[in-house]
Amino acid sequence: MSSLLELRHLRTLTALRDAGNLSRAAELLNLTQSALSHQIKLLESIYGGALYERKSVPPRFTAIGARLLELSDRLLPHVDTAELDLARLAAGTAGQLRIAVECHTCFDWLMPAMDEFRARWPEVEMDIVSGFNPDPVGLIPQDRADFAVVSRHDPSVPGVDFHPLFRFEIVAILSRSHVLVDKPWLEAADFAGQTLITYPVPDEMLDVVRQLLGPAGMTVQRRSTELTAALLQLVASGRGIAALPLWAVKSYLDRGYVRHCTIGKDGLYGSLYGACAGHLSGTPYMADFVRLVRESCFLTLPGITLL
Amino acid sequence: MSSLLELRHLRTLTALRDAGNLSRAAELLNLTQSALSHQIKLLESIYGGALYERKSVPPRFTAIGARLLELSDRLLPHVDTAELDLARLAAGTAGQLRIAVECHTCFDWLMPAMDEFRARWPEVEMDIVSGFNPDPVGLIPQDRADFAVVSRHDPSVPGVDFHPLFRFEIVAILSRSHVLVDKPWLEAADFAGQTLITYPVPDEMLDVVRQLLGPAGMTVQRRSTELTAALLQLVASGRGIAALPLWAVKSYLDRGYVRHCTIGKDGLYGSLYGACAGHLSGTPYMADFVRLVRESCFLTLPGITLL
DNA sequence: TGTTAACAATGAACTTTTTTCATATTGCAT
DNA sequence: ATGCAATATGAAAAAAGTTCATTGTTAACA
Repeated sequence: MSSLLELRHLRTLTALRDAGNLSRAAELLNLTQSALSHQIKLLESIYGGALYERKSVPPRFTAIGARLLELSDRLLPHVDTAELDLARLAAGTAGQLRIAVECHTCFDWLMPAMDEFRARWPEVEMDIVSGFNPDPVGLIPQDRADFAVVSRHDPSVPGVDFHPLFRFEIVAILSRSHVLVDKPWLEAADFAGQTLITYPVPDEMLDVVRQLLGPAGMTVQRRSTELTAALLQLVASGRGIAALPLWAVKSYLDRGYVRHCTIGKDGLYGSLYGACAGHLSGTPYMADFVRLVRESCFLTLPGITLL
Repeated sequence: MSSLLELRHLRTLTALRDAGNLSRAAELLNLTQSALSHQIKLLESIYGGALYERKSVPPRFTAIGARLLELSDRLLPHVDTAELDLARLAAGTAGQLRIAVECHTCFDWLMPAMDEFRARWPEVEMDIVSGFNPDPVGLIPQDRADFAVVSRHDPSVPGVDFHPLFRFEIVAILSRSHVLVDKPWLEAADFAGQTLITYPVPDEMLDVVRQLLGPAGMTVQRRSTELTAALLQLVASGRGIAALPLWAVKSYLDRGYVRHCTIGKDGLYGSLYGACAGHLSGTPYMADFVRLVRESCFLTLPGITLL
């Protein structure tokens, strides 16, 4: 009899707008595309008209859809702050969050999430564990870090919980005139004789080595530097090939500074996980942090898939 | 994973506050007390504490409950206006609503609902069908009224839909010194020799006659007047007995101006229904009107039960 | 001090809604 | 045309939500 409208529907609408299409919205909400499609169909039957034009990207909303979206924008921020207040009521507002990363590039997307987090949890002390850490997960049991971004999910470490973050493609980066640049994809053999330009991390942390060169029994010469920009400068000037996350180099590719090539017939993919101290894993602020990271990455980084 | 909070929960909380206890809140929402109890239990498990103190009336909310209620107060008005906008988008905003009543007392509670309605649907022309109408339902097929408040549900009239409104107790009103005033309840025989003071409506519209005196084969002398105040003045000065809805005389009873007595061992109950033209029955504005009437009556009139 | 009445809680059965799964359809671009 | 990405759809499964029947609890009252 009375209204069937629920917050769920409003969250779907805003996710649709933010993500750009239903499938991506579903990913953002941890639901299936089908679920959202059914939801929208239901709303459309209630309000007697389409909510948005399916084809257009970004989605164009109809008057009905726009009115619902306007409502969402009014409501959801209040819901969010209320839930934040309630979480703080339940568990207190203080804590610490020392963050360690395996690879510097992560700061690109970590920073915005950290800024957002700082605003939401002003009384949680946030720090970056400085220095070079080949094994950031190891810092957690030593109580030198609370959260680490790592590329492998290793459930064997006791007292550490892993939260899946996202999956992304790793591509080979070549100079514009590189001989390999027009191959449809690169295989292990193509790396023979090339210099691999990387971040300064151990061999076994590199997905190209782990997944492609290692299994093929190959070793290549390596050269490393910390900054992505420096790394690409080396590639552009023909000193070698890099293998980097697509999201880290998208802007350089778009500008035509360097070119890229798929690694392996089906592409090479890496994943990232957030490792956190078991005793913090359930706290509201840690849960909120992980959520913020996933969300901001999904909306910011091109071509990634949430895990 | 993400939030489980839905508008449903917020509506429950505000209904609880408005209605004063869970059972009444359930009535307001057309749900069972059990449903709301389960809902609240769920919220309490999510937020880790009680939402309100069960015993106290009116309910005293805890910090958690109060925060949720604060959220409700922010959100629900927006939801309401959004749904109003959407309803108008779908069906247009104009229409007419000519209201007929069987009994004048109804204006007491009709007025506030009408005021509210006027604010919500400014382009619906609202009128009161004046004059004296022994059969208000009859005006609907004649297209002289769109909505009528009546005491009987008569599904045989074609083209007219009945919306149940509420049920209430009808009590006998006696002067403070009346001989019958200390009886635990009145039976048909007690009315012998008494004058029945009523609104000027035909015998068969009076619930006392229909349900008690008629079946007992009794007829009594009657005297009638339009205004409740005048009617009670007659009772107070010993000219006879009245049989009136408890809600209509509650304030006089509380002031001790007259006294009352249950009619029949289990009390005498009347009901009211909203009759409306079939072609308007499904329109958003008519649905909204019926809802407003039920809601405002429930919150305003003492001792009634929604149907 | 029982008795009753009103309100709330509870567990199980049941209903409805929501979600997924598997697959079809659609529109667009190559 | 063919393939691809996005969306739609129907049926099955899962998850909520609601009711029913009953039990606790409290307070008022004879």
